[in-house]
Amino acid sequence: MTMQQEHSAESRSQDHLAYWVGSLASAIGKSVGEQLAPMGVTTCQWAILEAAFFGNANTLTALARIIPVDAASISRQLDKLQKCGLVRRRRLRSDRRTVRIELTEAGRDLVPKLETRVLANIDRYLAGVSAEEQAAFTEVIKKMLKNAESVVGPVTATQAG
Amino acid sequence: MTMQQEHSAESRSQDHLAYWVGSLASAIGKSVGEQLAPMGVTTCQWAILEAAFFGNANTLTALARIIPVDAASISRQLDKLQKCGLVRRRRLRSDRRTVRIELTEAGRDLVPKLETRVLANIDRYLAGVSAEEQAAFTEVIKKMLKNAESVVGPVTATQAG
DNA sequence: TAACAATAGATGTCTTGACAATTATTGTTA
DNA sequence: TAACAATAATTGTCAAGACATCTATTGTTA
Repeated sequence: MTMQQEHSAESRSQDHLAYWVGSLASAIGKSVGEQLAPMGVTTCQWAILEAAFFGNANTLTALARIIPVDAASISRQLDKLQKCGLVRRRRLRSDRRTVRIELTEAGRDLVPKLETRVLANIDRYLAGVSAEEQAAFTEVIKKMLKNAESVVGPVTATQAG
Repeated sequence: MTMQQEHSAESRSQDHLAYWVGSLASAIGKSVGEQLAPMGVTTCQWAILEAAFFGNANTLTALARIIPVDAASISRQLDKLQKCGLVRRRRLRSDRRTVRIELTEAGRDLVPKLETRVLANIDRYLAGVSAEEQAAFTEVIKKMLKNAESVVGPVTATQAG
């Protein structure tokens, strides 16, 4: 029994809810990456393709609002996706600052395959978790995100600093 | 209404529970980082100091089992913590392969301050979330982690590959 | 309309982390 | 015990992401 261990009764961050959230996110992230790797796509790239496919975001800044990665990194991932021929960039004539992200034919073909693969894998995590539990779980998360928002602004967007 | 948006009724990964887990983890991670930055400590370094302080892990491989970062990176963070005088490395005489991580006086002084700061900030997220909800939430997470384990092995440890 | 702020995107640079390989030591077994 | 596998830690190398900065364009206002 070392000196350090005498602290073990106190508040420890590893008992904290946040620790488990981090562990789970890390595990899921790793699973997703493993599913995508054989398809030659990274997790960030997948998020981009998904958002473009479903029309949730077809602009760099829009993507950066949805994906918890800063715009600079997303821009570089777009470079790669473009080079792979999965994505196209088109500058708008209405506002020549913004660039519209479009999926190519190949991109539109790929996304459903990726999604099937990834979602099937992630659903392994949900074994034995009822629909009610899942709903309650998601509600808690949304509540927590809302809490954060009210203090520091949108947290999934680009850094506040 | 673009072509992409016609897919919007289908299963989308952004409705998936995993997406919200990722968003929350990212937000929390960012908050933690912001709290630690003024103290000159990164999130990973904080995790190391915590684990050492409470005796949860006082070895590199033990740390890598708890912290979702691979041992190589942790080793380099230990270099920095050592250079800052927060941590000491001592090679065991019983098994000369393993190195025991010990906090210095300065390290032991710092950890409680960090913890207070960080936990107080994270608890902002929990406003309006009852103790029961939190307990249920954590249970679901643990169940999910257990599920992952049974298929691919410990997920928070070093990559399976 | 000229000057200045704001926005969208891209690029420079540095740190972090992942993966592979290396060294040193210990465990196992023929 | 000699050879080989296993383990602990470290280092090399590369890509990903963060932050700051830059360019181009648009919005605002004096």
